[in-house]
Amino acid sequence: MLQVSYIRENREHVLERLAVKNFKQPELVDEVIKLDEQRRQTQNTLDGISAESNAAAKQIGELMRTGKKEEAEAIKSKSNTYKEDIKKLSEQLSSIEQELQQKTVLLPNLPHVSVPKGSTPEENEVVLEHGARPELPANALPHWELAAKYNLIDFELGVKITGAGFPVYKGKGAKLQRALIAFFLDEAEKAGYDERMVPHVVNEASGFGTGQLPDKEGQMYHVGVDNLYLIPTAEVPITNLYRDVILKADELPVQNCGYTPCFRREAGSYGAHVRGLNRLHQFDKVELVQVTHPDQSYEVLEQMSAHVQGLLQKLGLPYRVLRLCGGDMSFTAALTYDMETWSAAQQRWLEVSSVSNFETFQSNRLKLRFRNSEGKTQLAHTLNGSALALPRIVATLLENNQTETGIKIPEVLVPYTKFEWID
RNA sequence: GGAGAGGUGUCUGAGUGGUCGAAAGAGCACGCCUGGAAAGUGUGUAUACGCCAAAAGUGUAUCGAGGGUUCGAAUCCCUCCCUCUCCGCCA
Repeated sequence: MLQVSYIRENREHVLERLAVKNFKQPELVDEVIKLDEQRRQTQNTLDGISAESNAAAKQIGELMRTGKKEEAEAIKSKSNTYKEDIKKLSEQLSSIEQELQQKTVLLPNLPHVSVPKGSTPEENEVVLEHGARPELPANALPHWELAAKYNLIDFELGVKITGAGFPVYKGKGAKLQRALIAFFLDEAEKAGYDERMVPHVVNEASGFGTGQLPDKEGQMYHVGVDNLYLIPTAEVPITNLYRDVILKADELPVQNCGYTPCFRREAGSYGAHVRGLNRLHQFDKVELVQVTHPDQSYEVLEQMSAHVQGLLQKLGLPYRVLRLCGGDMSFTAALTYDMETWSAAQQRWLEVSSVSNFETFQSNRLKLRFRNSEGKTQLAHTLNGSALALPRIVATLLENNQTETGIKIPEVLVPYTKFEWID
């Protein structure tokens, strides 16, 4: 959520940035400014009357104590008139505040200056491409066929016990999952991240804090009886660890990592591109979260991007890095890098990580602050990134490393899998 | 699920209608003391919003949340949420 005071003082800039994001309702900006004006005016009047009312109450107390009952009664009747005004004004104020909040929440984050204009994925900027795309033999198989051939993943069983998009991993397939999770967590720890193991369901306040609610309600599984949501990413519980927190300056940056399964309804996305592991309702992911000083967040974003790229390099996967254009970025992000691996059998790029700086967009909702050098509270910046999401990594590994005799496990993973080949 | 107790500042904890944004202690910060440290000692130590060009200052709100009684509520009443203890169930 953008800060209303910022919108008020930087109207032109806000409008200009929202245009980069292809925001369709720029008129909301002026509505917000107008409501804020009303809010301040109303509060001003209310505060004045409250002050008078408080003074009168105090005076009555004084008179009662000194036994001047008659005088006290006189003021009492006067005080009663304040009461009505106060009630009316505070109702007015809270309805203005509510409306202001409802409108402000509809404004997406402002894109960073480096974000390219554009509205479709084709307009994303390719920052770099790394590693050669492997040449596969003519009879190379897509990962879902490899998974079946080597008995690694059973999609049908998942359908039977749950539904489409909930695969069952078996044998070496299951071990590969565990190996990747452990590898990613170890690498994160080496890079200075402190691990968190968190709940996989969250309450409404947490969903709001990171921006999933009320916007993307339909993307999450909702547990109706308890009004809880299955997490779509570890970003939600881990970032919310710092909701309503004021950090000391020397506690920054906060660096956390964590593994969780992720649950996404993915309503309406079916077809050839979601075959196999390409798009699931439940998948595993190791997530990085950082809370930083505003001056450092972009430097940290680059570090996180470098960390993710390091993982892909160690796994020997060809990849590219995209800087998302305004229209393709999420509602909450100011700048996002997507990492995609080249899936050799499918002949296409698969998104395996998304690293974003949210600046103060989340922290304003979370009330996540730190005490700056002047001793004042200030909103911190939040960032997060997948490091990494497993299914598409597995898909690429299986496809790119297939040979006539089996699938070669990357060397860095062997200490975790305890086997070198899937055959 | 049944029965009971309770939610106050960073923490412990006092406060049952007015002088309470809130005693006291601990912690923390800064200063004094010291060769240095400990001890001792002094001062300070919530957040948000408004007014003000800004600072200083000042107004308002906040003692789990929301509503009510009252001139006045941390304190009384109602509703909800949460935590703890005991019982039941149980990895």
